[in-house]
Amino acid sequence: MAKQTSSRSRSVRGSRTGRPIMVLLDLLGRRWSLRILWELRDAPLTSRALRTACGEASPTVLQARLNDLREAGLVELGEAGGYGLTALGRELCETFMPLHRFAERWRSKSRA
Amino acid sequence: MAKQTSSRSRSVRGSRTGRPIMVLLDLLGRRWSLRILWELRDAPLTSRALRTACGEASPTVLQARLNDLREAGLVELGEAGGYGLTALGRELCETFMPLHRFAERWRSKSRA
DNA sequence: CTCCTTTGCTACATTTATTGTAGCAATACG
DNA sequence: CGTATTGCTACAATAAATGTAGCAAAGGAG
Repeated sequence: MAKQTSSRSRSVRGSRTGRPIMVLLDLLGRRWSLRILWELRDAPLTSRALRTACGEASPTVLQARLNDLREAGLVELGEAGGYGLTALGRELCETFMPLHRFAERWRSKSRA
Repeated sequence: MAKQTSSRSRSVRGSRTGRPIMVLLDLLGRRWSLRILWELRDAPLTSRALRTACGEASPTVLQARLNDLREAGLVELGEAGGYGLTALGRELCETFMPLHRFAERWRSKSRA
């Protein structure tokens, strides 16, 4: 294991400023980032289970994003196998929970 | 031509389920979506100002994302010009505010 | 010890999305 | 008429995501 898929400086413009909020928005703005955190909110999942939960998304991106999130200290690979949220990741997920309720409200108001 | 802009069914797998939370995660998971909402949080901005705020991001994506967000009823183009959040968009932004504080905590813990 | 299964992960060719630069039509102002 | 701004589009170049296939390692079951 080594050169992996992604690592440092994988940033969209915003994060170049280094402002943590920008870095975070950039990270979360990558495809599947939010979804992965969301699917992991309740319990850890094996890579395969996570993939299923994400609708059979391609393992390439999933793996890449998983690495991004791990590097960010939000997700971790348990020694017994399976990906789960770190304490920090759980905190972030809390932040997002209201999103669920919002989404419902949003649909009813937004769509026609 | 004409088909540009993005409209319906521009979705990653998750949103195919139709579950609002998935649709929302998908929308927010596109590049610049979160950033645009963030930059608009305080006051409306003209397209150019927004572009500047986003670090001179290419107008192509910005425009596309702006259309996505408008269609989602989160952003609107004021008749006097300038993009701003709708009531719904503002609600969503509230949801994200804790992110700012989290980002600070995250940096200090996460980065070595 | 074989024969399966599962797990985390990679290869790679194809398809999409994003970037970067340029520029246009419309509107407003001197 | 000049010229500045606004919202928006064109388009070639590049980066990222998708879809399929498959590998090495670890854990049983027989």
